[in-house]
Amino acid sequence: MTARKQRLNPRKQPIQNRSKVTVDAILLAATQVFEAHGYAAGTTNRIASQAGVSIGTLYQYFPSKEAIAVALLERHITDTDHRLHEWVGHMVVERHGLCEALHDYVAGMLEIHTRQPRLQHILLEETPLPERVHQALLEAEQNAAKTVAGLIRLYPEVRSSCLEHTCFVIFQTVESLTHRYAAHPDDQFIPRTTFVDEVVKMLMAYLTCDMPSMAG
Amino acid sequence: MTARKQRLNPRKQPIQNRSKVTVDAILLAATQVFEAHGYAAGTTNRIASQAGVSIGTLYQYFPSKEAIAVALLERHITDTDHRLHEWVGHMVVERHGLCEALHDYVAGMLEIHTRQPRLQHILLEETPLPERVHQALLEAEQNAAKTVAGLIRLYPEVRSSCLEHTCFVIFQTVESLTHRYAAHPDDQFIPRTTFVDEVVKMLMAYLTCDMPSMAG
DNA sequence: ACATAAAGTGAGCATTTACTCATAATTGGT
DNA sequence: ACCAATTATGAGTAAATGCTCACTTTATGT
Repeated sequence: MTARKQRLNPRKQPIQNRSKVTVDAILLAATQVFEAHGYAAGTTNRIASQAGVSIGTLYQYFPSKEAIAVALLERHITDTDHRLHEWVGHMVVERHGLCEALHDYVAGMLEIHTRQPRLQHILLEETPLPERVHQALLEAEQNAAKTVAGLIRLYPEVRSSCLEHTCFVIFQTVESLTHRYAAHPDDQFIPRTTFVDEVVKMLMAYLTCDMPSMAG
Repeated sequence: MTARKQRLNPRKQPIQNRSKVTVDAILLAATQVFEAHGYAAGTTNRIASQAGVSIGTLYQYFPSKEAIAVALLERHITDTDHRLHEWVGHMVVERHGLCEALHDYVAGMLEIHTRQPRLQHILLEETPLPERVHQALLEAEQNAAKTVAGLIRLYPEVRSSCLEHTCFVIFQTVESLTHRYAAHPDDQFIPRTTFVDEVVKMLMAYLTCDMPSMAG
């Protein structure tokens, strides 16, 4: 609750191996505590306790509660980016058809969002983040959209009057649908594989069917 | 912060007109304060102050901070439901084509989500809500999906091997895409009308193009 | 005019939280 | 064995928050 984020840098950098282990334990504990209690109720004291270190130790390596959340989020951004590039590399090497490529894409994104759905939700939606983190997220997202566009461009069967618009919609669709599906495990009255198949069907139709332009 | 939600019912029901005005003022102030500060930092004292009533008055009509959020959310659910039925009625009377119908649907949903995007985001994502509210939301959502399915069924050009699955995907797509578009005003590097048109195009393609079944 | 119910007040309490700091323990190099 | 740097400790602090309650003011019916 308090808003005294005076310190911006940690007091110590982990130098010895001992302290690196401590930092990892804190981050692991933070994921567990945030997942169990949410951001607001996930207190730093609880995180320290769960990590098996004292509250003082926690504040040696993280200048604020917010810094912990930012660290977790940065890790997630890196993971996602890595995964996406892995997927593109795979597609280019294997020369899969558009349909399989989309299937891999959707399934992969769904898996990423399913890994720690609650944590991601908490970090992305519940946590009040500084502006620079929001911008980093936006940037990462735009890069991802471009990466997707770069791959889709390779398929000649794609018919689109404006590939940029189309790819924006594709990316947003996959992102928001998989996020939503993973975040609300209760809503899922259609099974996962069916869901992926249907989404792929929709994307295929959108990409390959020539629709007449809209009427006013 | 405190977790002493002992009282479940308000101490008073608004009887005279005077108190009804007060309750409205509190709810209005709550939307403003939540939009400006988020849920956690949107303190009850601030809400009361913004409403021009004392903190004591607030607690006469709302037993807890949570109750205020629930009241706002219930209002939103009602609004959305009303809007959806209005749309269906309009479509049935006017006998619009599928394309126009979808266009109206997407545009309408986008407008609903644009009305108070930040407030909705706060209520739905930041606010820790009791289980019964989550269930009410789920129920409302499923009803909405059924309503949409009921309308789509009327159009003979719709080709679908399983209308239930298709409508689930349609509904989730429109819901999550419009929500996302409205919630992140920065991401919008394609204009609103283009966005609506593209989404409609995608839905049309999905609904009317016959796609071969997926390969393993 | 009067009585009773309804509506409104706001200082303050109990609790919680993020964070500090003086001190102690551990480590590694010599 | 010794010392300085690194790492760890946890009781304590100041600030903030949700909420209560004893009390005052206003409206209504007769």
